[in-house]
Amino acid sequence: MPELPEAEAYRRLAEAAVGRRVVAVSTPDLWYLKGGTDRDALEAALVAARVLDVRRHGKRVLVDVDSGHVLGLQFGMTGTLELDGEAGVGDLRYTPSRREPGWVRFAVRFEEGGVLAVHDPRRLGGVTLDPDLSRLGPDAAVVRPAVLARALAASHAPVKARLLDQSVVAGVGNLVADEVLWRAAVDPRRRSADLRRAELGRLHRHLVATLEDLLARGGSHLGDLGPERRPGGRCPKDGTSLARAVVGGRTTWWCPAHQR
DNA sequence: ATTGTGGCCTGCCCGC
DNA sequence: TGCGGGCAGGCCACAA
Repeated sequence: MPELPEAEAYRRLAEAAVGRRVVAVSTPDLWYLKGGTDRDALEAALVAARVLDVRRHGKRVLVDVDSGHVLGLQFGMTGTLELDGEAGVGDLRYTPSRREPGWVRFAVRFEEGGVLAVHDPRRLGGVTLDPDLSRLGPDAAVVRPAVLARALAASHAPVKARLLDQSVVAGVGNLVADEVLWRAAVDPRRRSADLRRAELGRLHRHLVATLEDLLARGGSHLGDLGPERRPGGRCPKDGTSLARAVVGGRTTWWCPAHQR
């Protein structure tokens, strides 16, 4: 599902729209507009405006336009960004691989040709004009070690729940969290505040490296642990049967032998 | 305030 | 063969 690596792939794809001018906005699913955004406001902000830049923060993609507004895109678990009919990533886990016109929830058409569209079967994503990003933590791909350490030290929640909290660090979803904790050899159930300095250091290092790695591989589900997140799955490091539990409200897989 | 839970959404997979 | 229940998780509202 779209986590930071997918959002970054979408951002890179959408960069090809920089400089184009919007001529039409399509909002076939008004439910998909979030945060008080309505069709009229979107049209007023986007039609005749030119794309200046495409940014990303955490799992969000932000399109700056020269009317002074920002188009905020979220993808939930099944959303794909497409430009000119090309999808930003290949497969998404838990998402039907086929494409149906009815699953396009939002689109803008450009004067120069081409379309930027959000395709989302399960409608868990959304579109927001001028989104409020004030409650998002630092982007996970560039968070400083000391900032991450401070955020984790301040909580008694399980470390995995902390990593999933977008106000702590933005961009980590369920699959990335499991992969990072597995690589860093940290038990996801550990109380965040109990982590030692060395463990915090490992977490930061593996967080940044894992995000880079998964972006290069082309998906959050393409981690080393990924294929083993299933009944009967074994730790790729030591062959131990993986443990499964709900941690931080999410299905969690980890190696009970080397994650401590 | 912090932490945890449930619901939303809907396609798909498994078992009967 | 069809059907229904459970499952997936990002995000938010709400409860404790």
